[in-house]
Amino acid sequence: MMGESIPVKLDRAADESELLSRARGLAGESVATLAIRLGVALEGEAVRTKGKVGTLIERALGADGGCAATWDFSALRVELKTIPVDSRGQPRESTFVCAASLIDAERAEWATSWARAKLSRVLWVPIVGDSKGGERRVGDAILWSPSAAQERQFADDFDDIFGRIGFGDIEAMSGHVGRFLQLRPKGAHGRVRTLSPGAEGTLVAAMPRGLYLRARFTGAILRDPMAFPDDAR
Amino acid sequence: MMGESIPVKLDRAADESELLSRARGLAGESVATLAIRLGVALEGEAVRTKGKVGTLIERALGADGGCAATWDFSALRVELKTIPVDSRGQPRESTFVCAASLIDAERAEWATSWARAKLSRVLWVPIVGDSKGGERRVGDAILWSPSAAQERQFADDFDDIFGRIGFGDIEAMSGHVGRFLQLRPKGAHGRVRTLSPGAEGTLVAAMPRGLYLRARFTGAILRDPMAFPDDAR
DNA sequence: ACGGATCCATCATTGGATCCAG
DNA sequence: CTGGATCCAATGATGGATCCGT
Repeated sequence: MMGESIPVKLDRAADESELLSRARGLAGESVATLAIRLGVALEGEAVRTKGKVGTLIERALGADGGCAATWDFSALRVELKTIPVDSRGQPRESTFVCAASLIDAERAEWATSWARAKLSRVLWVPIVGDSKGGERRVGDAILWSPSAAQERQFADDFDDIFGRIGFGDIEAMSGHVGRFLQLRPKGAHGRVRTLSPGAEGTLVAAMPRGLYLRARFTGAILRDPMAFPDDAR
Repeated sequence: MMGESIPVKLDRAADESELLSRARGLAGESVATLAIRLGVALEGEAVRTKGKVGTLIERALGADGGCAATWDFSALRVELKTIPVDSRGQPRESTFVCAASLIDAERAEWATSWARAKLSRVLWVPIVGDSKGGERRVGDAILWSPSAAQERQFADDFDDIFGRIGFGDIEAMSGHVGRFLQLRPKGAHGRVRTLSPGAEGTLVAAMPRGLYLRARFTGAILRDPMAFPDDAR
């Protein structure tokens, strides 16, 4: 066996333009074909395969984050988001950003937040397909950073959301708060609980939440990265 | 199907004497037989079945702790420990008590420690068998609480151990410290790390540790619950 | 169509301890 | 013989998102 050379696969994009090229190279590919090529199982009911396509595209692009890293492409500080869109390019779902630490709500600041770090540079990979099991294909990826105006709105939404939580209003919170960002439940099922500020300095057990980008916002930036939709909610 | 009554199995000992009776009722039983009766798999190499007998006896006695409870029998505040002994009743191993939080070492106190809570009432169930795959049988269980003298020694050992950790000496710690209690590694493998105080207020990554009772101590109390072995180390 | 609820895989942690080299 | 190292199962978090009732 000595003397055989084992080919080393350097499967990591060196910079943003190489990453974007690779992502663009996937455009038009069928998701099913990609799954077979990478040896990933995608069959099964839709309800049992949430998240699988996201993982598939991560592998196809050589994401290295997986393990507690802040970004999917850690050296480039780029976050990968697959987004399901219809044939006209409209997102069919909102986009999960990150988990929200309810207990730290009072001290939370947009400037130092995990959400800001993740959203500072995002590779959006649309997955084109209409509802109900039709064929899905990879669309045209774009690399995006928030404009100054978008970022100011994120900061406002963030303060609005975490201000209310810190005030002890978690049970009164709803997904209606926030123009671009919103807070929604995030957990395996309804019995999961985490601690959150309650009335007058107490703590209450609440369903874990996550921050999400509204679908109208992501729809707008996919058409125009600088967009500032007036009615994202 | 209506009208059939489903027998409700109240499988929880109401008090200590009932628990002890049940444990005594297991005396002489073969571990292998018990495993078959309870539908628990015990076959396989010894190195792959660490801990299985402990779980088996928990089930046999109806322990309810399992899930983040401090004690195995939570309502009775009793901890169950199986202990492997040879034919003369000598323990073949030390006994794990609980994980040690290195990072909180400076603030740790015996009086309020998790270790003290667990050791305040222990149902010791000896598992009799010589080394190397011979038949193992359940021995005579005893219900034990530390004597005042034993508890003072625990407090001394505890202060000695956590004092050194808090001082930033984790890498200099060894299993030699402590007369009845000792600190030893506790983790899946050597790459696991947790944070610990380092020199001059810094933090260092260290192998997680656990508190253990020395085998000579447990051997002594199995013969005489009030024993105070001079040379437990 | 939107907000509340849920689903899977993977990794980390905890609780049950015993293995084994020196 | 014993202190350092390790093993398994079950549970909890985290990261990937989409489902689906109102």
